[in-house]
Amino acid sequence: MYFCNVKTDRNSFTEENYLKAIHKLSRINPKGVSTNAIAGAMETKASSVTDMVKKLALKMLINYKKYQGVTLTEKGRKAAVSVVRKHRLWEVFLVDNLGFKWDSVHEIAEQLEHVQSEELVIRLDRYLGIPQYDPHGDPIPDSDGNITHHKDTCLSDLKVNQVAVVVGVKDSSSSFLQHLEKMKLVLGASVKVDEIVDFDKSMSICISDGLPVSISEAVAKNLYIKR
Amino acid sequence: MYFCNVKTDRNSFTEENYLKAIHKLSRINPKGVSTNAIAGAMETKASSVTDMVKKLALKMLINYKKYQGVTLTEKGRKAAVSVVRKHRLWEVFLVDNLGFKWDSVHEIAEQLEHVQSEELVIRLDRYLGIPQYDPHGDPIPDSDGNITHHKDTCLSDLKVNQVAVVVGVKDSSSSFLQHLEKMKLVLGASVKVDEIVDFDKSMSICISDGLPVSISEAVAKNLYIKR
DNA sequence: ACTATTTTTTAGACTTATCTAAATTACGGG
DNA sequence: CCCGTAATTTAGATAAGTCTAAAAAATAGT
Repeated sequence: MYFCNVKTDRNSFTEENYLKAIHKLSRINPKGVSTNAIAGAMETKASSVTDMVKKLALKMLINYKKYQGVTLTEKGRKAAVSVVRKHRLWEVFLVDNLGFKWDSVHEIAEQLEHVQSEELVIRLDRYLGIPQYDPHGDPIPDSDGNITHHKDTCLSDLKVNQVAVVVGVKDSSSSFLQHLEKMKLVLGASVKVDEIVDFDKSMSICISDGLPVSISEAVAKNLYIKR
Repeated sequence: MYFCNVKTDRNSFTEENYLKAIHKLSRINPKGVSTNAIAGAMETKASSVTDMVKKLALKMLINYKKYQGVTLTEKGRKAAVSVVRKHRLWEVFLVDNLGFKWDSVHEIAEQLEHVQSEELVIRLDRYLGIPQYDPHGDPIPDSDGNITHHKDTCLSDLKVNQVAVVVGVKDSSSSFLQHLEKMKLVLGASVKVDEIVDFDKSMSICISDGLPVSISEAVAKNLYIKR
């Protein structure tokens, strides 16, 4: 049980990571995120989640009643989005300015996102040119905490002969991004669906006037596009 | 008592801060840093230091025998210098690229210095143009951990009518830096000693062709110069 | 409506880093 | 050389975050 310092307005790294995880899971499950779901996302045990969830509730960051899952309060949402904003801004810096590849910035941004300084975020944002999207096509929340979600269509939604541009990835794991990289399936690439195999829903597509390549349904479902 | 994970090669934030403090104090006291000195620098209690010092000794980062003060091992020195290098590189970034004032970057750099990524340091260093000094004139250790200390003369060492250029500050606290700022006593400023008051060793100096100003001995002792 | 299973919570323990208070050890002055 | 003070270390406690194992609550199947 925690007898934590509710007075403190600062959240620890761990608290911030929990808030981020809950925020992400809330999009899938807006009525309440389950303990197990959080444990899965945080790679920890359900009992640890229960403890942390009590602490966050004490700090008025989430709404929590036993056995009923959690939702973010407005205060919690703000805190979570602020971390996401910092994460994505740093990713832009790492790729655009330091020349990192898009598949190797996540871990570093996981650390940088916890640096505490309002001023730093403001100046970094301006320095980067107030970017709207991170290197994976995810929208960067503005300074008021608003996010413009617009990624509803996936490559897997396309039909034969349709054309679109890749604007984002759902899964940002290195392995997936490296796989995309090999096929030149990067953000901004235009794709045309040549064929959809009925059996496994795999697709044969042409990428930016290249030769046709075959991609699995799993890959197609993790690519956001704009038609 | 600690039964810590000696296998881990990573050091915690706290460990890194202790190493940094010991490294700094070692310059004043090369034969061994006392427990109390570390406690003072870390703003903690001697008993806490004893505990941590045992832990660092287990990890082979320092040499420690009861009641005899500590010295860094080569491994510990490398770790400490690596943190200092990161701290100073980030300070350059904050001032040169993000436009922070030199008196407001220390706290942010204190956080950024703990971000773990070899690649990040290499790329940041290159991005900044492999700078040799941070915004306070402190030398930035190179990637092999070598530091070129050259700040032996202070403004207080000058005699009447002698001329020099300000190249660094010993104390980097905001209050001191802001005080310097007000007098335009910044890095690169040239100074000429007009008068030294015998009574309190305060100095009347001209800064870069400006009007003469009076500075206390304390200020003069905290300014490094090149003649 | 009543088990069986799954989910969630509790209880108790461990680790890191800290503290206070008490016990040791070191050291300087007569 | 001894004694008092200062420095250091030990012992025991606290707090955050985690775990395992067991208990309690919710859900599902028939």
